[in-house]
Amino acid sequence: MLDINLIRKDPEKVKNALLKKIDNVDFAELLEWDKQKRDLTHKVESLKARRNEVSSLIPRLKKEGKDVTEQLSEMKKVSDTIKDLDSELERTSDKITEFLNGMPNIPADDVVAGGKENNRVISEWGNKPQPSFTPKDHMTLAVSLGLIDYDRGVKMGGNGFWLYKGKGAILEWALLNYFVASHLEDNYEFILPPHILINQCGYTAGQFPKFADDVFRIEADDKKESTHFLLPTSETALINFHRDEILKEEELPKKYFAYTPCYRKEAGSYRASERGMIRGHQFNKIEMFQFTTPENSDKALDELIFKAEKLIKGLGLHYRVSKLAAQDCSASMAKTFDIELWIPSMNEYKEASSCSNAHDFQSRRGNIRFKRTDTGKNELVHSLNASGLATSRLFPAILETYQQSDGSIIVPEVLRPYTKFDKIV
RNA sequence: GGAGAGAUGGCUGAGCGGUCGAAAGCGGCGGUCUUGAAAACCGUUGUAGAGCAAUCUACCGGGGGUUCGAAUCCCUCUCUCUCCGCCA
Repeated sequence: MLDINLIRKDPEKVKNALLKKIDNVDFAELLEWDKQKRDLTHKVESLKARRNEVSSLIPRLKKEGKDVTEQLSEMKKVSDTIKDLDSELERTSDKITEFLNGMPNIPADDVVAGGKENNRVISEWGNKPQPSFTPKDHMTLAVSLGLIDYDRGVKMGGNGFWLYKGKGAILEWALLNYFVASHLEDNYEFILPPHILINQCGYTAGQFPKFADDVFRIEADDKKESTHFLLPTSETALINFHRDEILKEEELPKKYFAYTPCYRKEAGSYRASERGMIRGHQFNKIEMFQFTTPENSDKALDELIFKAEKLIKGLGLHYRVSKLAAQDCSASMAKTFDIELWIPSMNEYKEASSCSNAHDFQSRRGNIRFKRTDTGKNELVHSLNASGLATSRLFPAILETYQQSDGSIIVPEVLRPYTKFDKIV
């Protein structure tokens, strides 16, 4: 959520920053409500002060045996007025909240305006594989080697699902183990969160209310509104780890990582080119997460990108890093870098990790603060997340990159301690 | 799933419908004492909003109600704990 104080102080500045991300912004109405809210607050609070004053006077007068009917009838009126003003105040506050809930995060100063076309590749690593034979695509390889079973996956989960089997499952699990070992090495704390979350979690993360349709809702009993949903990424869980908490400055940064499958509707996003395992309703991902002080969040983002790159380098896969333009960052994020893997058969780079700094956007929604040691004041933390990593893009990249002329796959060295085999035939 | 108990400040735990933002203890912070520390003693100690400020307002799980006035009474929801049943 945006900071209303920022808008109050310099609406033009906030507006110009937001215009990098959305087509138009008009704060006129909001500022009007905001003013109205403060007027009402002032009015209702002085009435309450009056009520408190007389309410403590009444028992004293009674004790002295004096008549209090006059006070009682005045207070009756005052109380009625308070009730009216309070509900008006609530309506105004709701309008403000609703408005702010609809606003995306303010892009960081160094994030450029516009959509995908303005994304900028800032680095590349490795080379595209140049096989001396005609390479196969990952679907063909996965099926012929018995690693992925698409037909049976669909039999169980319906369209958009697959299953891993045999050495495919082992390879998938090896990837996850490789990531876990790396994060533990770097002293990130391992979290295995619930996969079914309450709606508040989606709100804190910034997915609700605007993007509530992108996730699988858990149907409620009788006709009540659904209260739970399947997490679309463990970020949604992790941001809520410290919800409504006040951390100590010296315990920041807090560094976590979690493994969960990610469940997404991906409604209407089916594309023939993304068959295979590029896009499904469920995929495995390990997510890194940090809570930091505002002054340290940029540094933390660098660290997360470095860690994600380290994992891919270890696998020897060709990738590039892009800095996203404002519109390509998700609503909650101020700045995002994507790490994209080269998928030979698609002749394209596909996102394997998205590394973002949300600034205080999520922590304001989740009321996640820390106490400054020197001033004793509470401030909102900054939150950051980065995939480390999603396997659904890695698996295809590995198959296609490490395929041999005889159709076998060489297992990247870093995974062999976990697979216990070095070749898939 | 059945039965019961409960939800109060960082923690433990009192609380009569009328100065209760809330006793007490612990913890934290500051001080006295001490070569230093401990102990002891004294003081202090929540969050948020409005206002230039003095100050005011709200918050005792959430929401609603009764009342001039609610932590305290009523309704409702959520959560936690105990016991029984079931179960990986």
